[in-house]
Amino acid sequence: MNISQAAKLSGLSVKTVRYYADIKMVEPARNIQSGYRSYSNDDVAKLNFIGKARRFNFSIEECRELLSLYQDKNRSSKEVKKLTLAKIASIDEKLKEFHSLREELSHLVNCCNGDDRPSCPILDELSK
Amino acid sequence: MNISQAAKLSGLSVKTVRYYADIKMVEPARNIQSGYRSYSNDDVAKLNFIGKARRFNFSIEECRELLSLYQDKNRSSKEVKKLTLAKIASIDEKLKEFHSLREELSHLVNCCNGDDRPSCPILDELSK
DNA sequence: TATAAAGTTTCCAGTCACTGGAATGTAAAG
DNA sequence: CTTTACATTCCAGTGACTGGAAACTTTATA
Repeated sequence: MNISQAAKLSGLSVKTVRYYADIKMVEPARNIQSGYRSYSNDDVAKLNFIGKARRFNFSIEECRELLSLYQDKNRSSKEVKKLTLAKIASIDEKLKEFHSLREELSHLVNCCNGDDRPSCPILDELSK
Repeated sequence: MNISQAAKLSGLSVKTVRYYADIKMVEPARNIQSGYRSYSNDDVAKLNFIGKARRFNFSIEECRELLSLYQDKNRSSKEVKKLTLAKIASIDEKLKEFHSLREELSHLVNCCNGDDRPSCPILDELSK
């Protein structure tokens, strides 16, 4: 199938699918006459896999790792679990960060009148 | 003072401070003889302000807005509060995203033996 | 005072994961 | 046969820096 069909089936944009070909993550066959990329069902499965992994916040490099594990029938689930646990840990960090950020900001908002006068504890805090 | 002193006082890197000058966010005076950037205490206060706002996850453009409010003695606190509330809302979105991501991943990890056998529910899920 | 070291300048390139757009070529539909 | 849709490559831009090179100034040391 052509690239737009592959894009549709995998839920990615044509640009993204082409990008994944450029960076040699999913390299489809080529139609010799037209030069068009020709995607197999297997290619689409890989695109799907990558799309999901990206949505799970895995980086492109991590996707590459997962993909090679995915394609290796003799891999151990230990490796995959390790990667995933590391990902969870990094998500936890981000959660912590954003949580304390939220706390601080909402504290400031609560102190701020939000009226037409210039006095503003938010700016005061920012300038300390 | 020179750039490295300003960087130290504001807790930013020299590269970052120079970058903020390049994008016309904090434009210091110049030593005519040497061409070196010459930072005033006021400049450092602005750098500090920006550093904090960035740590609060405000984008450069938002920092620019906040900075101009900060420098406008007649601004109303309403505007600042509005910006901050919007920032909180966007943080809430991110929190929600990461939270559900975390849930899904930890569910997968719990289903995975993590042993030396190839069977792996994480990859199974990713390939669905 | 000569030289070395530290600090600064500009400029260009790279990061990450795409996205947009132009110019051009091919395929399918009317 | 022409229009339209889809495809190709290549170049540039995003955000917010960061790294590095080459050249210059200032400061410290021998």
